[in-house]
Amino acid sequence: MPKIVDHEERREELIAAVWRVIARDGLDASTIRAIAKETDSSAGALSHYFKDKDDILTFALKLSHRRIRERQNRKLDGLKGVEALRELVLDNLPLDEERELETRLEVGYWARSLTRAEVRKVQGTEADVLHKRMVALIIEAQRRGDMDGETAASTIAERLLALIDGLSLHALLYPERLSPQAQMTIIDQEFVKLGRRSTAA
Amino acid sequence: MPKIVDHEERREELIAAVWRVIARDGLDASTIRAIAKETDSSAGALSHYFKDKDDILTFALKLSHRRIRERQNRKLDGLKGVEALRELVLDNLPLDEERELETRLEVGYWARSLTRAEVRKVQGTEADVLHKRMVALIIEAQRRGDMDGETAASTIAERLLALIDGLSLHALLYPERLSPQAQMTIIDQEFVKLGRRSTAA
Amino acid sequence: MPKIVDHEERREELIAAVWRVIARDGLDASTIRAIAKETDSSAGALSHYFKDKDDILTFALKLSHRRIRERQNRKLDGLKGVEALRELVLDNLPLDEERELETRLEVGYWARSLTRAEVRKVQGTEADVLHKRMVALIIEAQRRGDMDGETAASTIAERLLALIDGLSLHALLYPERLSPQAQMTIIDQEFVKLGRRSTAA
Amino acid sequence: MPKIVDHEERREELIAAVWRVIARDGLDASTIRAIAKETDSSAGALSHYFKDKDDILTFALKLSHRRIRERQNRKLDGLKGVEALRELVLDNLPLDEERELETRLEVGYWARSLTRAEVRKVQGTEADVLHKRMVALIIEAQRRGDMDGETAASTIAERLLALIDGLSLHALLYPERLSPQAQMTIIDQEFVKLGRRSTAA
DNA sequence: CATGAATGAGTGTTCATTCAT
DNA sequence: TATGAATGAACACTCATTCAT
Repeated sequence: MPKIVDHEERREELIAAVWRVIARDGLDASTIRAIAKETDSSAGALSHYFKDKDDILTFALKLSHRRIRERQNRKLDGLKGVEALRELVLDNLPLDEERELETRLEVGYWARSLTRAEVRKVQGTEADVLHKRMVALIIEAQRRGDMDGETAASTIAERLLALIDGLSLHALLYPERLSPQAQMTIIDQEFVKLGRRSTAA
Repeated sequence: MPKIVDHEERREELIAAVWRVIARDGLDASTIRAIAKETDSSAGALSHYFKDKDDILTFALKLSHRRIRERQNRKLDGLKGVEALRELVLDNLPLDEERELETRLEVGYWARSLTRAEVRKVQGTEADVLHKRMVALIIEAQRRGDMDGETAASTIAERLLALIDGLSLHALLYPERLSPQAQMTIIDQEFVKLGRRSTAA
Repeated sequence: MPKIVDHEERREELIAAVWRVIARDGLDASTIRAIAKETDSSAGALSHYFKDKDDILTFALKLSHRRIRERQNRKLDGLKGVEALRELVLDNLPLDEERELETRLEVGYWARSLTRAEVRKVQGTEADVLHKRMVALIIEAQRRGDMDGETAASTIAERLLALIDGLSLHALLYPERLSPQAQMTIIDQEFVKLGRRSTAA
Repeated sequence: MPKIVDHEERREELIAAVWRVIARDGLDASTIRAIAKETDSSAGALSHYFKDKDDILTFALKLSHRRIRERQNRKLDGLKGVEALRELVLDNLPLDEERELETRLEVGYWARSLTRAEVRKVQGTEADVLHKRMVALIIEAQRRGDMDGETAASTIAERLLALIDGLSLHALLYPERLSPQAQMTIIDQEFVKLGRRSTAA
């Protein structure tokens, strides 16, 4: 049914404008009117494609997740173990403009997640996907002997995920302290440590 | 003579209620009315002690920072180097109810910081204090030989700060994944690595 | 297609209600809600047509000026010199219900003008137009010999303008003392004097 | 009873501050707090001397009237007829700082009078006193032959009163157009005309 | 008498949402 | 589909007033 496809297509087009508004002005300032203005259409037009404001904001988050996942699929294609893991971690950092926008979006939803179970669920689902993906890569790397096998893969993943969000946040808040280069240095050191075997001593 | 009220004291009393509202309902739902209700007084009463809502929210953040710093001063008293650093890192995690509230507060302001320079400045100032404190402890530990001296203290501090905020966030969002115990395990591993000398190989 | 509303037209319609409220209840009591009630619509509806309350009040004054000027243009069409001047002066007095409303409006803004430069500017501009118009008519009358040429036209205009506002005010405040007839008598005497030549002695 | 005298004395002292606030900031901005601040005392203190805000504002107007009347009594002492009348008219114009403040006060109450019968009554009473005083002086002047006897004294008074308020208003609104000198010139011309006999032709 | 803390109503304004066109 | 006019609730804030001290 082409009509539905168009409908879905238009939703995704509109969401791009939503991302820009949220990233630029913050979630609080992302009023229906501001979004409508950014889409160069009217406020009421949005209501044809989205049930209500909550629907807009939730879909904006989900679509961002989907796009990020697709990009990471492309980037990781052909890579294995430690190399794939490193690529995955780096892709989650705000190292270029595109990913900075994604990070601004994500940070905007964190506080919202704390008080809204639905949003938390959306983010939690995506976090789970990323977590599982990392665990798989870590186990693979450990099996190959490229990574320290002492620590549980799940725990390593948890630390990497924390590091990703912490660095992302600080990079946005204090860009003068955490340039892309500085972020990569920290990740590099992390991987050096992950590779070092304790039995080597 | 009128009812004597220590202005500064009353401000701090009122802010305790503000913390509760923000932590429970989020910054968005923290209306003047909601705050007034939590303080068991009227909306107008707040205006005796605070210029406007922004003044309330800014002071709430600053006071939280001050209280945390005071607590950390007490906890670190007598400790040195690695031990002090470990205590400092752990104190910044939401390991009990009190610190969970503090973390909820902090997370609530992150998004606000992205779009409001004044808030970002408040948080940046506090982040600087913590960063400098960590650097001093790391250098001390390195001099004592308790910690790997290869890596710049500043970079180590940056990673620890990122880890703290990342873990804090995830502990709030996904408590089933990051129990206090799990958080401590990750920190312990981190410190094991920080202590391990690369020259040992 | 949405309900088509000529924006400017609707603004003028709404302002008619604003005039009534101001004239009846005063500028102080002219709250957005009171105005909305008079327009038989909601408070928020006004915000589609006016930026804020100040925009409403300023436009109300300006539109009143425009309407008055248009009426005076019609009335003075074909008249010259003294006759035109007399017609102009009389039109500025609250001699019927319509002009009483206009005068109430004007008086309401006087006090506002004293403390707000923008309002004073609006009124000053209009006062200038009226002043210049009078001066032109007076000069014409003086050239024709219908009016005493001794006194500067500008000074005569200044006196007439003062007389207009003073009489208007008193007619509103003390209608029992200054009926339309009484106002006209005073104006008539004024014109007799203006016509009398000092050289006649 | 000395206590009452003190009470009354304090009321008058406080009102001087009220005048300043009204003249400087306008009636709208004359909040209890602003007035209290100007009196260097507290808001509640005013409530010991005045029933409510309306009482303050009404008394401020009445006291101003009384002071003006007292000053005019002093000025007119010993003067008669036309000379007294001229002095009276001039005293009612904002020719110096003191009288400019009085005029600002008066203008502030005009709009208030239009919608509040009590205020209108206060102003009406004072206007009556002034009107009667003028009529008496005019009749005296006419009897002495110093003033044109054709026109009813009451009508002449009415025109002078209108001229006074019109000039006063315009002098405040457009001081560049109506300097004290310009105001006096207009009054002088008015008196020249009042003295000129129609039978002289 | 004087204070200033507290109240609660009322203000302008913004907003998501609805709906006739 | 799309528009934008309209609604009404919610917001931060200001104010006159009251009252315990």
